[in-house]
This record gives sequence, structure tokens and C-alpha cells, in this order.
Amino acid sequence: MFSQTTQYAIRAVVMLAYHQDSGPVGNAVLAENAKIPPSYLAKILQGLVKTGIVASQRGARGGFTLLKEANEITLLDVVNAVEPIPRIKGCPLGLASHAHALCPVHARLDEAMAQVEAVLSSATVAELLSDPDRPPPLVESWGTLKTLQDAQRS
Amino acid sequence: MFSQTTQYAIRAVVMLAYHQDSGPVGNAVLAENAKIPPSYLAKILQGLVKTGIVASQRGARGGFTLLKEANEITLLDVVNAVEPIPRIKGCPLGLASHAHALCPVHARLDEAMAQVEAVLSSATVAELLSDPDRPPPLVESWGTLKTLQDAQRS
DNA sequence: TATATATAGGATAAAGTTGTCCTATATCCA
DNA sequence: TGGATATAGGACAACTTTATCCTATATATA
Repeated sequence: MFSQTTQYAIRAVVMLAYHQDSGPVGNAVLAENAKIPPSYLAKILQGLVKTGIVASQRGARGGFTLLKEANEITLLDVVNAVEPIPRIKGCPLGLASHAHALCPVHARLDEAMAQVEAVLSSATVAELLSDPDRPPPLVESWGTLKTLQDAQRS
Repeated sequence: MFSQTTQYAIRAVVMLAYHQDSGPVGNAVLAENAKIPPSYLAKILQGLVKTGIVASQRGARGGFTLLKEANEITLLDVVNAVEPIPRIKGCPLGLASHAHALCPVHARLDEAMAQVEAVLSSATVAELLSDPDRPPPLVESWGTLKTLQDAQRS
């Protein structure tokens, strides 16, 4: 349902949020920790830069940082930046009489998409990072994060 | 979000439900009325037969019929027959400490999928066909359905 | 029983998605 | 200013999804 690319983007943004106070994170470290093919992550990050979620910093000690605070970014923001939830606005079959009132079938399908949007927008990335009832996102524990040296070795 | 194939399957089942009392419907007529490539619809119908949603009748005057009553089939039944909603059961990253308690990120994504299931299972195909507040599904009006002769001409 | 009609199913093609690789370019730091 | 490190971006490869086509087989009717 969520494409591989979308899931990668989410993981990358969450990981960036965790590093928000420690300066730019390079592609290699991010890929290692978020378990994303490095060469593909580079592509995805380029997209996130274009849509204004992420900023890039070239040169030595460069890398990627979140452009907004983690408490101002929701999962929906990330998903929509990569591959927007396809809401059904007009009749997909082009039927004239359905133009301004979807038929029951398309109305249900759109309602499902609306619910997805609702769930994805219901929590900020910051909240996901500090949920007391669940394990930390994407890692066994924050102590097991890989450094640049680890990433280069593998 | 819903693949082309899934959308085709939904349209085919809804159209079959409308014809439920008028005997088997052939692939050509179904394709024409549900606006599906005929050669591809044949494949999809084979799948629906295998999963027990649809029955096929070979030979002259043959075609496809619903195996259950329209009020016993939900959109979720159809979707799950073609391409099940991917619920997240274990940690997609294989993290041991997340095995029995999803992390906040995956918990949200799974919650979104659960909502989709809820919406799709909230109405039967029969209800979709007789919604008084909306236009009839998939067609301008039931009077504009194509016959076998129409389908063969085009 | 013959024939027309319809499904069954495999081989194949086209298109989109996912993933890799390589070169160019920017920029920090010594 | 030079060199190391990092992103930018295009070309390309592998894989999956979507769609087409053709042949074999089943079966209702005349």
C-alpha cells in the first residue's frame, strides 16, 4: 500500500529528526541506520530537498537536515512529498453525471483514502520519537546507531 | 493506492452484482460496461474464480456470476481476493525488540491500513447498488448499459 | 454429433518502479 | 589555494505490474 520509496522516505525523515540537534547527517550514515540502499536514498533525499522537507549541505561535514522542527512535520507531510495520497476528486471514469457527486463505489474508495490521510496527519514526527508506550522507532535502541566509520566499513 | 487491477476487480464485481438475476454475464459485455480491457479482465476474473468470489460457466450462453449474494460481499472481500491490504504484523525491519510491539512509526502505518479495511468492509455490494443519495455506480444510468451486440461492434 | 461460443492458461510485450553506477560540481577545512 | 568530502543528477539495469495475444479445452444448443 505504501510504496517502498515512501517507506524509505519516512524512515529517513524520522532518523533525521532524531539527529536534528547534532548537525547534518551524511547519506552513508543515514542509509546505514535507516536500512536503505545508499545509492537509492540519495535519490529520495534529492526529492525531499525539492519539496522543502529537508535541506542539504554540501562539502566536508555536510549532509542533510530537517528544514522544519520535528514537531511541525507529520507523516502525511512526508508521504505527500514523495507520493501523495490519491484522493478521488472527479469521476475516474469521466462520467458527466458523477462529476460533482461521486458514485457509492468511488465515494467509499475516497473515504478510505481520507482515513489514511487522517491517521498519517494525527501525530508529528516529534511525537513518534518520544512515545513512552512503545520501543524507539526503527532501531533496537538509540545506543546501537552506526557511526560514519561503521558505515564506511560495510 | 488501489492498483489498477484492484479497481478493475471492484468494477467487475459491482457490475456482476447488478446482473445477478439475469444469468451469466460474458467477458465481453462485462468489459464494455465496466470499462476494462477485455483481455485483461479475463485474467482478473480467473483470479476471482479461484478465490471463490465468482463462478464461471463455460459454453454458449456462459459467462460469470457471483458465487454469493450481493449483500454478503463487501468491497474488502473483493480487494483482499485480488491484492490483500498489507497489514503490518511483525517488524518489517526484523528488529527483535519490536517483534511483539510495533514501534510508533509502523504502528501508525498499520493503523492507516486498519482504517482502510474498516471503510471497505463497512458496506456490502448490495448497499452500493441501492444508495438513494448518490448516482448509480459506474454508469450514467442503468439504461445505458451495453448489450453483447454493442460490445461486439466496438 | 457438429458447431459456435465461452473460459483457461501460457507466452510475450509495454510501461512503470525500484535500484545501481558514474561523473560533475559545490564547499568546507587545512 | 588545494584536496578531501559531500551532494546533484543523468544514464542505465533489474524487477514488477499491467496488458495483449494466441491456442487449447469445455459445453450449451441446434
